[in-house]
Amino acid sequence: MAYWLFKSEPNVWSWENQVAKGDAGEEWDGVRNYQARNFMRDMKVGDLGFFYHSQTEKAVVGIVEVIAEAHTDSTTDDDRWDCVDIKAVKPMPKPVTLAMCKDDERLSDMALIRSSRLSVQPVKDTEWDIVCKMGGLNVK
DNA sequence: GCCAACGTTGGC
DNA sequence: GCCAACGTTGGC
Repeated sequence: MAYWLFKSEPNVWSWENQVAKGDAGEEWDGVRNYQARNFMRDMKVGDLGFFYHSQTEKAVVGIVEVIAEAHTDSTTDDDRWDCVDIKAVKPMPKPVTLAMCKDDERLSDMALIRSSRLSVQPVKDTEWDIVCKMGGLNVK
């Protein structure tokens, strides 16, 4: 199983919006970047991801799960763009901010820090565990 | 609101 | 196929 990170501007699509969709989940649409799309094509049902609020909050605020593999993005006619469906799993007891990640040397290689503009990113197992712990979640 | 980083587009 | 111009993103 792989781990990912989904970035969203909270005033466009927030964690609260995602939670409101419940187990039915929602398309992660609107991605118009090849790298991000390719990562989504690699995703499998059951993969987990961080839900990250950019701009105002700059923090990981929750955990999501992939519930449908890549399919055509319904918001465009352009067949280059695929997206997956995700659902909210649980909120972070404590949001993990970008500043906290930057302060932790073990996370210096994270895509979140290295390529801040990428909206869908892979997360390493070790990074996943560290961020979960910082957020007050017990993993494994 | 600014600006750096970076991806995309289009002319050649 | 290169590269300049341009647009967008996101941190500050």
